[in-house]
Amino acid sequence: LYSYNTLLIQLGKFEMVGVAQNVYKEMMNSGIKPNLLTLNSLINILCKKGKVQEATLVLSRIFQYDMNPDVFTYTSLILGHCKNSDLDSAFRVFGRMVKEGCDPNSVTYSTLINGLSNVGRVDEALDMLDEMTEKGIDPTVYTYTVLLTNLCRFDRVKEVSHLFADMRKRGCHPNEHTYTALISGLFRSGKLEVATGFYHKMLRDGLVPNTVTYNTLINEWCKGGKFVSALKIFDWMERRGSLPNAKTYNEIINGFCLEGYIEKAMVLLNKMLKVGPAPTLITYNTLINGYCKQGNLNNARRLTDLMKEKGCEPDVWTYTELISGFCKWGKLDSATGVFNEMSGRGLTPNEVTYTALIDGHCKEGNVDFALSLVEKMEESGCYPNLKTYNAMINGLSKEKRYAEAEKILGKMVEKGLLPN
RNA sequence: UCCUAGAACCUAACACAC
Repeated sequence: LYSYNTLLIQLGKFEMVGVAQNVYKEMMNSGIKPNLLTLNSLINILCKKGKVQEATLVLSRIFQYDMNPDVFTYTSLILGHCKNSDLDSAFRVFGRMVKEGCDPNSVTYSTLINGLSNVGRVDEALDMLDEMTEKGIDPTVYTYTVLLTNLCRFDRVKEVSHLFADMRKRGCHPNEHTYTALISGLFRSGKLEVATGFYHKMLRDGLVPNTVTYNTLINEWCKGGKFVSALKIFDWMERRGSLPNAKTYNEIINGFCLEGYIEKAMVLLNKMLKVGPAPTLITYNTLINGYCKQGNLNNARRLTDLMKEKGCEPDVWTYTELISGFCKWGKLDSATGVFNEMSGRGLTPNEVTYTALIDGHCKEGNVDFALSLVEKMEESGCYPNLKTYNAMINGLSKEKRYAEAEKILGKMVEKGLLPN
């Protein structure tokens, strides 16, 4: 039992759901009776991936064994619902645990606060912070970090400094994670100086930036026209004790692509293949996108072969990049070919894929065909978003079909989409 | 008072200008 539990816990850290489920089955087959720890670990692994249905099945086993779920069980379930943006269910579980006499703790609250703010309900999240305080549950650095991240994400930067001061007053000291989250959130909302201000504050606090911190800076600088600074960090971060990981390399590769130096990006890919860190699906997708953007679709294709050879299966992003690439260079037939190929490989096109193709057809003057694609995507349960409609409106306007363009505009407003 | 629960970083589609 102890070995199985340890194994499950480790698998959870690496988010290896499938393996964990097999281990659990094996355990059941060999007649070992799981305890609450076993089932909690399994529930958590499933919930981290949003597989609440399956987690609920495991929950019923807890009852079968006549055990009682504890805070760990409930908090994991709440997490699962939050991952699915299903806050109603999350609160249902929350209510249930209270009714069963199981007291939520600061982790439970942080999970809910994170769930709320991830769907934009930041005010309610802030209310929960008050609620937990009233109940005598002390918020932790985690709690504050979650809130700070989301205040940045939703452009409420003004409230950041208040909350930041608050947390220190209450004895919660921002750590590397907190600062990195702040920097990242501020970058995302375009507050570059404020972000770098926090970076320096972090150093003044005596905290040591880690790989994620550097990745955050590198990513921003690669995209914001400060590629040289990004490269500098990449160069010395290892000497400062932070090993570059695959994400670091992916960001630099993207930087090289954006600057038009694909060959340099390819040198990095080869380095990754030879000495690591091992390239990921995103590494290949980044390079494929680079080639697509510069119109070198042969090389883009070649890379999809290479990635398969190396054990990375192309995903929806890969195919969407190719489709967009072919469209951009007027090769609509090839784009359609890729679209069919991807369906043939069991991948479902999403709204981005459709938009790429729709835009391609609009730009080639096949506006009517584009319109039929919009219908097709709706039929397949994939809903046009702002960008899809923008592409259509643009296509129709260029053909001077203004009445139809305005009809689309009306339709998107009807659907609650805010035109930009 | 042992083991399990919560936070940060990478890739694709739309206008304008070029």
